[in-house]
Amino acid sequence: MEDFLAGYDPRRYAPVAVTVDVVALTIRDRRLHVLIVERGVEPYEGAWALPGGFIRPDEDLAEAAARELAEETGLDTAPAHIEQLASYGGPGRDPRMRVVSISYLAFAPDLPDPRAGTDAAAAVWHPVDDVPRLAFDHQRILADGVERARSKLEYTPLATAFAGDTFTISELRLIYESVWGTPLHAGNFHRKVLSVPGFVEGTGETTQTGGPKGGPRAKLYRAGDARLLHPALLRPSREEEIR
Amino acid sequence: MEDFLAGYDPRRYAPVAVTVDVVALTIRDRRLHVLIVERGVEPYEGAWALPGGFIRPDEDLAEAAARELAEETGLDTAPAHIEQLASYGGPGRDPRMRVVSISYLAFAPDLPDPRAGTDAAAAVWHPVDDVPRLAFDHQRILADGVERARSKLEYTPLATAFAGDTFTISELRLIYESVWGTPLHAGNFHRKVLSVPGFVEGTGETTQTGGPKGGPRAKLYRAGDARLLHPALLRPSREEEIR
DNA sequence: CCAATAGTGTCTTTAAGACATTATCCC
DNA sequence: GGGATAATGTCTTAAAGACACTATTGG
Repeated sequence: MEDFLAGYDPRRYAPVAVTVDVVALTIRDRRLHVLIVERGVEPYEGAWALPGGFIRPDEDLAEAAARELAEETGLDTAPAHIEQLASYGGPGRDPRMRVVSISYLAFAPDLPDPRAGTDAAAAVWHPVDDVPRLAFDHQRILADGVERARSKLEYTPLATAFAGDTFTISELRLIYESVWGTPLHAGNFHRKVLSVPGFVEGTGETTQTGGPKGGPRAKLYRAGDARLLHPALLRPSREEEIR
Repeated sequence: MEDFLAGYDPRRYAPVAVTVDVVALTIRDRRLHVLIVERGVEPYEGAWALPGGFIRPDEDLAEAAARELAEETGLDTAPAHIEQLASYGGPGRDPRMRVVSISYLAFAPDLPDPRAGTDAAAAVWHPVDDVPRLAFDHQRILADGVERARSKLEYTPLATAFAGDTFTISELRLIYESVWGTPLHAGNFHRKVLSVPGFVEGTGETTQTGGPKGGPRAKLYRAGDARLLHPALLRPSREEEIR
């Protein structure tokens, strides 16, 4: 083994670089938004892209994703949830060299506007359904991330990661409506959420006032201890997506 | 841009290698099996591992996975389904250098015994619930692959990827039972499969004989055109997995 | 009072699961 | 005939969806 390691030359292989890219999602003004940055360095300088960059020698992939997100966007609050999305590594996806990107998906409650940081000329939250052209294959990565988010709302309680510590059922419904892009029936949604064990638990409190246009005060809830929703909240199914 | 590329030195970054590893699953003798190889080269020479290896400069990640699977196991038939599973890249997961592995999940119908190929001293199908210790973090990758497979049987028609071109409903049920490790009610399963639009379509044929221990001839089906099962076939839910 | 929203009640339809029954085939 | 399996039928219960209704608030 020692002999083997001594005789081993990493340069024998074609050079490859590994990056992480982050699809960070939040909800603003009832629309799903993604965090994008204007690139401050080549390649694609001046173009919009997902935050990301090269991994460092002693950090895990998930750590690298969290670091790049914080560095490029100045957000000091960690997102409520972060998970690996997928990897993209076709030859030619980066003009510099062979680059394999591991993408991560992050969910955050509504946060302040980001500031541009390292390697970024600007950083903004932008509605996902109206995103400018993105560098590299980031358009595809974003699409995969959005679809993953839509799907995960069905069978996990991750919608609560978009909400604050406490929330009303209506706020939770607005999250589902924003991510799925579909209006939901308020009454049925209300009953269904409360019927799933461990999804939410009541705090005993209510909002201090009714809604801006009237209505009673709503009960406040926080995330429960369920890791999976059973039964699940399925999206209204679209025939096109099945075949 | 030209200036930038000319001044760019890939070696500035710490060297990283990228490998692909494949979790290839099939069903033999009513049990879920995974394809493993005995490593013929260091590191971990002599240990069992998932088939895999370094990506080549001009191939896509999925191509690399298919190539490694074919090379190391001598299986000339492509698996019925292959998809990306996840990526693993913590520092120290390979003694040689920083190695990031992109894992793929493959489903195959019952195939002949594999032959050891490049870099492999042996290659065998082995039951997943009784696998020997695997090199690197391959135990974890295998566990993730098996869980993905179990989950995908619920909402996609991928169980048919484990079957031949045509199959009976009972054969399909045995696939579900083998992957999930749970007995299913034959009558209810039968009715449910036929009630899901596009899951299977009849061929008009039946088996040539009844079962080995008697019984009528069964109708033959082939995979339908559905990409998602609606409604889904859910596993009998286990309370432990929810919280 | 009026509009808007929170929360609950009722009914219909669909699907899951337990179980029984009939028909067909091998021995 | 006897045992096994394919396929279908029946019944109960759970859940989804449509819709109505009451109660509470702000304006």
